Amino acid sequence: MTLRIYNDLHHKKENFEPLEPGKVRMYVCGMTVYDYCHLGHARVVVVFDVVYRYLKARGYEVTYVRNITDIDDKIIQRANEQGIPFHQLTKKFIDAMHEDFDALGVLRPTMEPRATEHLEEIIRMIQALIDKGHAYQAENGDVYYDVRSFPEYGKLSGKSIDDLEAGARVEPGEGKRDPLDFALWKAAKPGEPAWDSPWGKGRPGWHIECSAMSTSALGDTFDIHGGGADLTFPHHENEIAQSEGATGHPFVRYWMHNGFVRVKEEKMSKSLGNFFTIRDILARFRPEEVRYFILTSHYRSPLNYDEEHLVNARKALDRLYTALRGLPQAEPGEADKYVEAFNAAMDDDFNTPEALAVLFELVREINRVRPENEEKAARMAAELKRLGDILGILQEEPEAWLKGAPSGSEGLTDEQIEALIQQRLEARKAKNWSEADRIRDELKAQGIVLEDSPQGTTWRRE
RNA sequence: GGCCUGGUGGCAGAGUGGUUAUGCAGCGGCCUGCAAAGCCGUGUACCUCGGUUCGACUCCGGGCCAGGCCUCCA
Repeated sequence: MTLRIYNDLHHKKENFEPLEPGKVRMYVCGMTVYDYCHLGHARVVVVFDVVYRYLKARGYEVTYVRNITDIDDKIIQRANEQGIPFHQLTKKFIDAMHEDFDALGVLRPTMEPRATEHLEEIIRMIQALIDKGHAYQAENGDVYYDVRSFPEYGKLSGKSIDDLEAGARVEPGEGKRDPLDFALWKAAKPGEPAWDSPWGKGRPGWHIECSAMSTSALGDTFDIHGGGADLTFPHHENEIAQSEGATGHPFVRYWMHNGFVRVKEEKMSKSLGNFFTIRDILARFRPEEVRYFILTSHYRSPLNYDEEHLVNARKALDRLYTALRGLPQAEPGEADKYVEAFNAAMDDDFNTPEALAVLFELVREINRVRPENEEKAARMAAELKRLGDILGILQEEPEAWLKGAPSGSEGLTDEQIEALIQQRLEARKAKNWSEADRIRDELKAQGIVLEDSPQGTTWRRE
Protein backbone atom coordinates (compact mmCIF):
# COMPACT_ATOMS: atom_id res chain seq x y z
CA MET A 1 0.00 0.00 0.00
CA THR A 2 1.07 3.50 -0.73
CA LEU A 3 0.75 6.52 1.44
CA ARG A 4 -0.98 9.32 -0.41
CA ILE A 5 -0.68 12.93 0.63
CA TYR A 6 -2.61 15.92 -0.66
CA ASN A 7 0.12 18.14 -2.00
CA ASP A 8 -0.92 21.78 -1.95
CA LEU A 9 1.70 22.54 -4.57
CA HIS A 10 -0.34 20.62 -7.15
CA HIS A 11 -3.77 20.65 -5.48
CA LYS A 12 -4.13 16.89 -5.55
CA LYS A 13 -3.29 13.70 -3.70
CA GLU A 14 0.01 12.19 -4.70
CA ASN A 15 1.89 9.04 -3.81
CA PHE A 16 4.39 9.82 -1.11
CA GLU A 17 7.95 8.98 -2.02
CA PRO A 18 10.56 10.44 0.30
CA LEU A 19 13.75 11.83 -1.12
CA GLU A 20 15.73 9.13 0.61
CA PRO A 21 14.04 5.74 1.00
CA GLY A 22 13.04 4.98 4.56
CA LYS A 23 13.67 8.51 5.78
CA VAL A 24 11.38 11.51 6.03
CA ARG A 25 12.43 15.08 6.59
CA MET A 26 9.59 17.27 7.80
CA TYR A 27 9.34 20.91 8.80
CA VAL A 28 6.34 22.63 10.36
CA CYS A 29 5.99 26.34 11.06
CA GLY A 30 5.67 26.70 14.79
CA MET A 31 4.65 29.52 17.05
CA THR A 32 5.53 33.14 17.40
CA VAL A 33 5.86 33.26 21.16
CA TYR A 34 4.33 36.49 22.39
CA ASP A 35 1.16 35.06 23.95
CA TYR A 36 -0.52 31.83 25.05
CA CYS A 37 -1.39 29.31 22.36
CA HIS A 38 -5.01 28.96 21.34
CA LEU A 39 -6.99 26.08 19.89
CA GLY A 40 -5.89 26.96 16.36
CA HIS A 41 -2.29 26.38 17.37
CA ALA A 42 -3.32 23.18 19.11
CA ARG A 43 -4.78 21.93 15.87
CA VAL A 44 -1.56 22.42 13.92
CA VAL A 45 0.60 20.63 16.43
CA VAL A 46 -1.86 17.78 16.99
CA VAL A 47 -2.39 17.28 13.26
CA PHE A 48 1.32 17.13 12.51
CA ASP A 49 1.96 15.09 15.63
CA VAL A 50 -0.32 12.45 14.14
CA VAL A 51 1.49 12.72 10.80
CA TYR A 52 4.77 12.25 12.68
CA ARG A 53 3.45 9.29 14.67
CA TYR A 54 1.96 7.59 11.64
CA LEU A 55 5.10 8.00 9.54
CA LYS A 56 7.11 6.44 12.35
CA ALA A 57 4.56 3.64 12.76
CA ARG A 58 4.94 3.01 9.05
CA GLY A 59 8.63 2.43 9.64
CA TYR A 60 10.12 5.70 8.47
CA GLU A 61 12.95 7.34 10.28
CA VAL A 62 11.54 10.83 10.68
CA THR A 63 13.39 14.05 11.33
CA TYR A 64 10.75 16.49 12.46
CA VAL A 65 11.65 20.14 12.84
CA ARG A 66 9.25 22.71 14.26
CA ASN A 67 10.63 26.19 14.71
CA ILE A 68 10.04 28.85 17.30
CA THR A 69 9.87 32.45 16.18
CA ASP A 70 11.36 34.26 19.12
CA ILE A 71 12.04 37.65 17.56
CA ASP A 72 9.58 39.75 15.57
CA ASP A 73 7.57 42.98 15.66
CA LYS A 74 4.85 41.68 17.93
CA ILE A 75 7.31 40.27 20.42
CA ILE A 76 9.17 43.58 20.57
CA GLN A 77 5.96 45.51 20.94
CA ARG A 78 4.59 43.25 23.67
CA ALA A 79 7.87 43.28 25.58
CA ASN A 80 7.96 47.07 25.41
CA GLU A 81 4.40 47.30 26.69
CA GLN A 82 5.36 45.18 29.66
CA GLY A 83 8.69 46.89 30.15
CA ILE A 84 10.67 43.66 30.05
CA PRO A 85 13.46 42.37 27.81
CA PHE A 86 12.09 40.48 24.81
CA HIS A 87 13.82 37.23 25.80
CA GLN A 88 12.08 37.29 29.16
CA LEU A 89 8.75 37.47 27.37
CA THR A 90 9.61 34.71 24.92
CA LYS A 91 10.93 32.42 27.66
CA LYS A 92 7.65 32.70 29.52
CA PHE A 93 5.58 31.79 26.49
CA ILE A 94 7.91 29.06 25.26
CA ASP A 95 7.56 27.39 28.66
CA ALA A 96 3.78 27.81 28.54
CA MET A 97 3.69 26.42 25.02
CA HIS A 98 5.58 23.31 26.06
CA GLU A 99 3.24 22.80 29.00
CA ASP A 100 0.21 23.04 26.75
CA PHE A 101 1.55 20.78 24.02
CA ASP A 102 2.84 18.21 26.48
CA ALA A 103 -0.60 18.12 28.09
CA LEU A 104 -2.14 17.41 24.72
CA GLY A 105 0.19 14.45 24.27
CA VAL A 106 2.10 16.09 21.44
CA LEU A 107 5.51 14.46 21.02
CA ARG A 108 8.45 16.82 21.04
CA PRO A 109 9.85 17.33 17.52
CA THR A 110 13.35 16.14 16.75
CA MET A 111 14.48 19.75 16.76
CA GLU A 112 12.95 23.04 17.83
CA PRO A 113 15.24 25.68 16.40
CA ARG A 114 14.82 29.29 17.47
CA ALA A 115 15.39 32.22 15.18
CA THR A 116 17.69 34.01 17.60
CA GLU A 117 19.99 31.00 17.69
CA HIS A 118 20.36 30.82 13.92
CA LEU A 119 21.39 34.32 12.92
CA GLU A 120 24.48 33.00 11.17
CA GLU A 121 22.51 30.78 8.78
CA ILE A 122 19.97 33.52 8.21
CA ILE A 123 22.64 36.08 7.35
CA ARG A 124 24.40 33.61 5.09
CA MET A 125 21.19 32.96 3.16
CA ILE A 126 20.43 36.66 2.76
CA GLN A 127 23.94 37.20 1.45
CA ALA A 128 23.47 34.38 -1.04
CA LEU A 129 20.26 36.01 -2.25
CA ILE A 130 22.01 39.33 -2.70
CA ASP A 131 24.89 37.65 -4.52
CA LYS A 132 22.50 35.94 -6.90
CA GLY A 133 20.55 39.09 -7.63
CA HIS A 134 17.42 38.14 -5.71
CA ALA A 135 17.79 40.75 -2.98
CA TYR A 136 18.95 44.29 -2.44
CA GLN A 137 19.54 46.71 0.38
CA ALA A 138 17.29 49.76 0.33
CA GLU A 139 18.25 53.26 1.37
CA ASN A 140 16.60 52.84 4.77
CA GLY A 141 18.97 49.96 5.53
CA ASP A 142 16.42 47.15 5.14
CA VAL A 143 17.23 44.27 2.84
CA TYR A 144 14.37 43.20 0.55
CA TYR A 145 13.66 40.22 -1.61
CA ASP A 146 13.18 41.21 -5.23
CA VAL A 147 10.03 39.29 -6.08
CA ARG A 148 10.28 40.07 -9.79
CA SER A 149 13.60 38.24 -9.88
CA PHE A 150 11.88 34.92 -9.14
CA PRO A 151 9.65 34.05 -12.12
CA GLU A 152 7.93 31.19 -10.33
CA TYR A 153 6.64 33.44 -7.56
CA GLY A 154 3.01 32.46 -6.86
CA LYS A 155 3.31 28.79 -7.78
CA LEU A 156 2.17 27.55 -4.36
CA SER A 157 -0.67 29.96 -3.67
CA GLY A 158 -1.84 30.09 -7.28
CA LYS A 159 -1.53 33.83 -7.44
CA SER A 160 0.03 35.73 -10.28
CA ILE A 161 2.41 38.55 -9.60
CA ASP A 162 0.30 40.91 -11.66
CA ASP A 163 -2.88 40.13 -9.72
CA LEU A 164 -1.04 40.66 -6.50
CA GLU A 165 0.41 43.87 -7.79
CA ALA A 166 -3.04 45.31 -8.37
CA GLY A 167 -4.00 44.97 -4.73
CA ALA A 168 -0.63 45.62 -3.14
CA ARG A 169 -0.20 48.40 -0.67
CA VAL A 170 2.87 50.48 -0.30
CA GLU A 171 3.77 51.58 3.18
CA PRO A 172 5.50 54.93 3.17
CA GLY A 173 9.20 54.98 3.91
CA GLU A 174 9.85 51.33 3.22
CA GLY A 175 12.17 51.87 0.30
CA LYS A 176 10.96 48.89 -1.70
CA ARG A 177 11.55 48.82 -5.43
CA ASP A 178 8.30 46.93 -5.85
CA PRO A 179 5.33 46.81 -3.46
CA LEU A 180 5.46 43.01 -3.41
CA ASP A 181 9.04 42.89 -2.22
CA PHE A 182 9.33 41.72 1.37
CA ALA A 183 11.89 42.29 4.09
CA LEU A 184 14.68 39.82 4.70
CA TRP A 185 16.55 42.03 7.13
CA LYS A 186 15.13 44.91 9.10
CA ALA A 187 17.50 47.66 10.11
CA ALA A 188 17.40 48.32 13.84
CA LYS A 189 15.43 51.27 15.15
CA PRO A 190 16.62 52.85 18.38
CA GLY A 191 16.08 50.62 21.39
CA GLU A 192 15.26 47.50 19.41
CA PRO A 193 17.09 44.20 19.85
CA ALA A 194 19.66 43.95 17.08
CA TRP A 195 22.34 41.72 15.67
CA ASP A 196 25.40 42.61 13.61
CA SER A 197 25.28 41.92 9.91
CA PRO A 198 26.98 43.00 6.68
CA TRP A 199 24.07 45.47 6.31
CA GLY A 200 24.40 46.99 9.74
CA LYS A 201 22.62 46.20 12.97
CA GLY A 202 19.18 44.72 12.63
CA ARG A 203 17.07 41.60 12.84
CA PRO A 204 15.75 38.99 10.44
CA GLY A 205 12.36 39.11 8.76
CA TRP A 206 9.88 36.39 9.58
CA HIS A 207 9.99 34.54 6.26
CA ILE A 208 13.76 34.16 6.00
CA GLU A 209 14.14 32.48 9.36
CA CYS A 210 12.02 29.52 8.26
CA SER A 211 13.94 29.15 5.01
CA ALA A 212 17.27 29.30 6.82
CA MET A 213 16.37 27.01 9.69
CA SER A 214 14.60 24.40 7.59
CA THR A 215 17.33 24.07 4.98
CA SER A 216 20.14 24.14 7.49
CA ALA A 217 18.48 21.36 9.49
CA LEU A 218 17.07 19.26 6.65
CA GLY A 219 19.04 20.15 3.52
CA ASP A 220 18.23 22.23 0.46
CA THR A 221 15.42 19.87 -0.49
CA PHE A 222 13.24 18.03 2.00
CA ASP A 223 10.04 16.03 1.99
CA ILE A 224 7.21 17.65 3.90
CA HIS A 225 6.53 21.22 4.90
CA GLY A 226 3.44 21.91 6.97
CA GLY A 227 1.57 24.71 8.67
CA GLY A 228 -1.80 26.39 8.96
CA ALA A 229 -3.60 27.27 5.76
CA ASP A 230 -3.19 30.96 6.50
CA LEU A 231 0.54 30.59 5.97
CA THR A 232 0.23 29.52 2.35
CA PHE A 233 0.45 33.12 1.27
CA PRO A 234 2.62 34.98 1.72
CA HIS A 235 4.75 33.06 4.19
CA HIS A 236 5.24 29.80 2.36
CA GLU A 237 5.28 31.41 -1.04
CA ASN A 238 8.10 33.60 0.22
CA GLU A 239 9.93 30.64 1.70
CA ILE A 240 9.97 28.99 -1.71
CA ALA A 241 11.26 32.14 -3.38
CA GLN A 242 13.99 32.52 -0.76
CA SER A 243 15.11 28.93 -0.51
CA GLU A 244 15.05 28.10 -4.19
CA GLY A 245 16.54 31.48 -5.02
CA ALA A 246 19.40 30.96 -2.60
CA THR A 247 20.17 27.27 -3.11
CA GLY A 248 19.14 26.79 -6.73
CA HIS A 249 17.46 23.53 -5.77
CA PRO A 250 13.82 22.55 -5.31
CA PHE A 251 12.76 23.38 -1.76
CA VAL A 252 9.90 21.14 -0.64
CA ARG A 253 8.33 18.07 -2.24
CA TYR A 254 5.00 17.96 -0.37
CA TRP A 255 3.25 20.99 1.05
CA MET A 256 0.58 20.28 3.67
CA HIS A 257 -1.78 22.84 5.21
CA ASN A 258 -4.34 22.22 7.89
CA GLY A 259 -7.72 23.96 7.94
CA PHE A 260 -8.82 26.55 10.45
CA VAL A 261 -10.58 26.25 13.73
CA ARG A 262 -13.79 28.24 13.53
CA VAL A 263 -16.06 29.76 16.08
CA LYS A 264 -19.61 30.21 14.87
CA GLU A 265 -18.51 29.77 11.26
CA GLU A 266 -15.73 32.30 11.58
CA LYS A 267 -11.99 31.75 11.70
CA MET A 268 -10.64 31.70 15.24
CA SER A 269 -7.90 34.30 15.36
CA LYS A 270 -6.13 36.79 17.49
CA SER A 271 -7.29 39.72 15.40
CA LEU A 272 -10.97 38.75 15.61
CA GLY A 273 -10.60 38.20 19.34
CA ASN A 274 -12.76 35.07 19.19
CA PHE A 275 -10.08 32.67 20.38
CA PHE A 276 -9.93 30.21 23.24
CA THR A 277 -6.52 29.45 24.66
CA ILE A 278 -5.49 25.87 25.21
CA ARG A 279 -5.27 26.50 28.92
CA ASP A 280 -8.79 27.97 29.03
CA ILE A 281 -10.12 24.84 27.43
CA LEU A 282 -8.01 22.47 29.53
CA ALA A 283 -9.48 24.05 32.64
CA ARG A 284 -12.82 22.56 31.62
CA PHE A 285 -12.03 19.57 29.44
CA ARG A 286 -9.48 16.82 29.57
CA PRO A 287 -6.59 16.92 27.11
CA GLU A 288 -7.56 13.70 25.41
CA GLU A 289 -11.04 15.07 24.76
CA VAL A 290 -9.51 18.06 23.00
CA ARG A 291 -7.22 15.84 21.00
CA TYR A 292 -10.03 13.51 20.01
CA PHE A 293 -12.17 16.47 18.99
CA ILE A 294 -9.40 17.74 16.71
CA LEU A 295 -9.10 14.35 15.06
CA THR A 296 -12.83 13.96 14.40
CA SER A 297 -12.56 16.12 11.32
CA HIS A 298 -10.12 15.70 8.47
CA TYR A 299 -7.08 17.92 8.84
CA ARG A 300 -7.87 19.98 5.76
CA SER A 301 -11.51 20.59 6.72
CA PRO A 302 -12.69 23.38 8.97
CA LEU A 303 -13.16 22.47 12.62
CA ASN A 304 -15.97 24.24 14.41
CA TYR A 305 -15.30 24.87 18.05
CA ASP A 306 -18.29 24.24 20.27
CA GLU A 307 -18.36 22.92 23.82
CA GLU A 308 -21.03 20.45 22.84
CA HIS A 309 -18.49 18.80 20.56
CA LEU A 310 -16.04 18.39 23.42
CA VAL A 311 -18.77 16.73 25.47
CA ASN A 312 -19.42 14.43 22.57
CA ALA A 313 -15.73 13.61 22.38
CA ARG A 314 -15.83 12.53 25.98
CA LYS A 315 -18.72 10.15 25.31
CA ALA A 316 -17.00 8.65 22.31
CA LEU A 317 -13.80 8.10 24.30
CA ASP A 318 -15.87 6.48 27.05
CA ARG A 319 -17.05 3.91 24.57
CA LEU A 320 -13.49 3.18 23.45
CA TYR A 321 -12.17 2.91 26.99
CA THR A 322 -15.14 0.79 28.09
CA ALA A 323 -14.10 -1.79 25.52
CA LEU A 324 -10.59 -1.87 27.00
CA ARG A 325 -11.79 -2.11 30.58
CA GLY A 326 -11.28 -5.23 32.63
CA LEU A 327 -9.37 -7.24 30.06
CA PRO A 328 -6.05 -8.91 30.92
CA GLN A 329 -2.74 -7.81 29.42
CA ALA A 330 -2.08 -9.44 26.07
CA GLU A 331 -0.07 -9.20 22.91
CA PRO A 332 -1.86 -7.33 20.10
CA GLY A 333 -3.47 -9.67 17.57
CA GLU A 334 -6.59 -11.16 15.99
CA ALA A 335 -7.58 -7.89 14.39
CA ASP A 336 -5.75 -7.82 11.05
CA LYS A 337 -8.87 -6.79 9.20
CA TYR A 338 -9.19 -3.68 11.34
CA VAL A 339 -5.49 -2.89 11.28
CA GLU A 340 -5.59 -2.99 7.49
CA ALA A 341 -8.63 -0.73 7.38
CA PHE A 342 -7.00 1.65 9.82
CA ASN A 343 -3.84 1.84 7.76
CA ALA A 344 -5.82 2.27 4.56
CA ALA A 345 -7.61 5.23 6.13
CA MET A 346 -4.38 6.80 7.31
CA ASP A 347 -2.67 6.10 4.00
CA ASP A 348 -5.41 8.12 2.36
CA ASP A 349 -4.05 11.52 3.29
CA PHE A 350 -4.24 10.89 7.04
CA ASN A 351 -7.99 10.39 7.17
CA THR A 352 -8.36 10.37 10.94
CA PRO A 353 -12.22 10.40 11.01
CA GLU A 354 -12.19 7.23 8.94
CA ALA A 355 -9.46 5.73 11.14
CA LEU A 356 -11.54 6.50 14.22
CA ALA A 357 -14.54 4.83 12.61
CA VAL A 358 -12.42 1.69 12.21
CA LEU A 359 -11.56 1.84 15.89
CA PHE A 360 -15.26 1.81 16.75
CA GLU A 361 -15.84 -1.16 14.48
CA LEU A 362 -13.06 -2.94 16.31
CA VAL A 363 -14.71 -2.00 19.59
CA ARG A 364 -17.94 -3.65 18.54
CA GLU A 365 -16.06 -6.81 17.65
CA ILE A 366 -14.24 -6.80 21.00
CA ASN A 367 -17.52 -6.43 22.85
CA ARG A 368 -19.02 -9.28 20.85
CA VAL A 369 -16.08 -11.61 21.43
CA ARG A 370 -15.54 -10.80 25.09
CA PRO A 371 -18.26 -13.03 26.63
CA GLU A 372 -17.09 -16.13 24.75
CA ASN A 373 -13.36 -15.66 24.53
CA GLU A 374 -11.76 -13.21 26.86
CA GLU A 375 -8.23 -14.06 25.72
CA LYS A 376 -9.06 -13.21 22.16
CA ALA A 377 -10.86 -10.05 23.21
CA ALA A 378 -7.78 -9.06 25.20
CA ARG A 379 -5.52 -9.44 22.17
CA MET A 380 -7.90 -7.38 20.09
CA ALA A 381 -8.06 -4.76 22.83
CA ALA A 382 -4.27 -4.60 22.86
CA GLU A 383 -4.41 -3.97 19.13
CA LEU A 384 -6.98 -1.23 19.69
CA LYS A 385 -4.68 0.42 22.17
CA ARG A 386 -1.74 0.16 19.77
CA LEU A 387 -3.74 1.82 17.00
CA GLY A 388 -4.91 4.44 19.46
CA ASP A 389 -1.30 5.25 20.21
CA ILE A 390 -0.76 6.21 16.57
CA LEU A 391 -3.44 8.85 17.05
CA GLY A 392 -2.12 9.73 20.50
CA ILE A 393 -5.22 8.48 22.35
CA LEU A 394 -6.29 5.55 24.56
CA GLN A 395 -3.06 5.31 26.51
CA GLU A 396 -4.57 5.86 29.95
CA GLU A 397 -5.69 3.08 32.24
CA PRO A 398 -9.34 2.49 31.32
CA GLU A 399 -10.43 2.55 34.96
CA ALA A 400 -8.60 5.80 35.54
CA TRP A 401 -10.16 7.35 32.47
CA LEU A 402 -13.70 6.23 33.25
CA LYS A 403 -13.49 7.27 36.87
CA GLY A 404 -11.72 10.49 36.00
CA ALA A 405 -13.48 13.73 36.69
CA PRO A 406 -13.64 16.53 34.17
CA SER A 407 -10.99 19.12 34.88
CA GLY A 408 -11.84 21.53 37.64
CA SER A 409 -14.97 19.71 38.79
CA GLU A 410 -15.85 18.99 42.39
CA GLY A 411 -17.97 16.32 43.94
CA LEU A 412 -17.83 13.04 45.80
CA THR A 413 -14.47 11.43 46.41
CA ASP A 414 -13.77 7.90 45.25
CA GLU A 415 -13.98 6.74 48.88
CA GLN A 416 -17.42 8.28 49.36
CA ILE A 417 -18.61 6.64 46.18
CA GLU A 418 -17.24 3.24 47.19
CA ALA A 419 -18.93 3.57 50.57
CA LEU A 420 -22.30 4.30 49.01
CA ILE A 421 -21.86 1.37 46.66
CA GLN A 422 -21.25 -0.86 49.70
CA GLN A 423 -24.44 0.42 51.31
CA ARG A 424 -26.32 -0.30 48.13
CA LEU A 425 -24.83 -3.78 47.96
CA GLU A 426 -26.26 -4.51 51.42
CA ALA A 427 -29.65 -3.25 50.35
CA ARG A 428 -29.50 -5.37 47.22
CA LYS A 429 -28.62 -8.47 49.24
CA ALA A 430 -31.72 -7.80 51.32
CA LYS A 431 -33.66 -7.27 48.10
CA ASN A 432 -34.46 -3.81 49.33
CA TRP A 433 -34.74 -2.49 45.78
CA SER A 434 -36.15 0.89 46.66
CA GLU A 435 -33.19 1.67 48.91
CA ALA A 436 -30.75 0.32 46.32
CA ASP A 437 -32.33 2.48 43.62
CA ARG A 438 -32.37 5.51 45.91
CA ILE A 439 -28.61 5.26 46.36
CA ARG A 440 -28.09 4.76 42.66
CA ASP A 441 -30.22 7.81 41.87
CA GLU A 442 -28.36 9.83 44.45
CA LEU A 443 -25.05 8.97 42.79
CA LYS A 444 -26.48 9.58 39.35
CA ALA A 445 -27.43 13.07 40.46
CA GLN A 446 -23.74 13.58 41.29
CA GLY A 447 -22.68 12.39 37.85
CA ILE A 448 -21.77 8.88 38.98
CA VAL A 449 -23.09 6.00 36.88
CA LEU A 450 -23.26 2.50 38.35
CA GLU A 451 -23.07 -0.66 36.31
CA ASP A 452 -24.00 -3.98 37.89
CA SER A 453 -22.63 -7.16 36.45
CA PRO A 454 -22.21 -10.75 37.67
CA GLN A 455 -18.65 -9.76 38.67
CA GLY A 456 -19.85 -6.91 40.84
CA THR A 457 -20.64 -3.25 40.52
CA THR A 458 -18.41 -0.85 38.60
CA TRP A 459 -18.79 2.87 38.37
CA ARG A 460 -17.69 5.80 36.26
CA ARG A 461 -18.05 9.53 36.15
CA GLU A 462 -20.03 10.94 33.25
C1' G B 1 -12.55 42.80 -7.69
C1' G B 2 -8.85 38.33 -8.26
C1' C B 3 -7.90 33.45 -6.41
C1' C B 4 -9.11 28.98 -3.29
C1' U B 5 -12.24 25.62 -0.28
C1' G B 6 -16.78 23.56 0.96
C1' G B 7 -22.41 22.79 1.08
C1' U B 8 -24.32 14.98 3.50
C1' G B 9 -29.49 12.46 8.07
C1' G B 10 -31.63 15.80 14.91
C1' C B 11 -26.07 17.14 15.89
C1' A B 12 -20.90 16.11 14.55
C1' G B 13 -18.48 14.05 10.44
C1' A B 14 -16.27 10.35 6.49
C1' G B 15 -17.09 8.25 1.84
C1' U B 16 -18.68 6.23 -2.96
C1' G B 17 -20.93 6.43 -10.24
C1' G B 18 -25.49 1.32 -8.85
C1' U B 19 -24.11 -1.98 -1.98
C1' U B 20 -24.25 -0.34 6.38
C1' A B 21 -19.69 5.04 7.32
C1' U B 22 -18.67 6.05 12.40
C1' G B 23 -19.88 8.62 17.20
C1' C B 24 -23.75 11.16 20.01
C1' A B 25 -29.13 11.54 20.28
C1' G B 26 -34.10 8.54 18.92
C1' C B 27 -36.99 3.98 18.42
C1' G B 28 -37.80 -1.71 19.06
C1' G B 29 -35.69 -6.20 21.13
C1' C B 30 -32.12 -9.25 24.19
C1' C B 31 -29.66 -8.99 28.87
C1' U B 32 -30.90 -6.91 34.06
C1' G B 33 -34.73 -7.19 40.30
C1' C B 34 -35.08 -2.43 37.71
C1' A B 35 -31.21 0.19 35.42
C1' A B 36 -26.45 1.20 33.19
C1' A B 37 -22.97 -0.88 29.94
C1' G B 38 -23.01 -4.27 25.97
C1' C B 39 -25.22 -6.93 21.82
C1' C B 40 -29.05 -7.37 17.77
C1' G B 41 -32.39 -4.62 14.76
C1' U B 42 -34.30 0.19 12.94
C1' G B 43 -35.77 5.40 11.05
C1' U B 44 -34.39 10.25 9.23
C1' A B 45 -29.44 12.32 4.11
C1' C B 46 -26.69 13.88 0.37
C1' C B 47 -28.07 23.03 -1.33
C1' U B 48 -30.44 24.28 -6.27
C1' C B 49 -31.09 24.15 -11.69
C1' G B 50 -29.37 21.93 -16.07
C1' G B 51 -26.00 18.26 -18.58
C1' U B 52 -23.18 13.47 -19.30
C1' U B 53 -24.80 8.25 -18.09
C1' C B 54 -28.63 2.35 -18.42
C1' G B 55 -28.02 4.74 -13.57
C1' A B 56 -25.24 10.56 -9.88
C1' C B 57 -25.22 12.56 -3.42
C1' U B 58 -20.74 10.98 -6.12
C1' C B 59 -18.52 13.50 -12.95
C1' C B 60 -19.33 18.48 -15.87
C1' G B 61 -21.56 23.56 -16.19
C1' G B 62 -24.67 27.71 -14.12
C1' G B 63 -26.92 29.63 -9.65
C1' C B 64 -27.48 30.37 -4.42
C1' C B 65 -25.14 30.05 0.41
C1' A B 66 -20.94 29.67 3.77
C1' G B 67 -15.73 30.05 4.93
C1' G B 68 -10.76 31.56 3.65
C1' C B 69 -6.41 34.06 1.16
C1' C B 70 -5.02 38.61 -1.47
C1' U B 71 -2.13 42.82 5.29
C1' C B 72 0.26 40.19 10.86
C1' C B 73 -2.16 35.47 11.71
C1' A B 74 -1.60 28.15 12.93
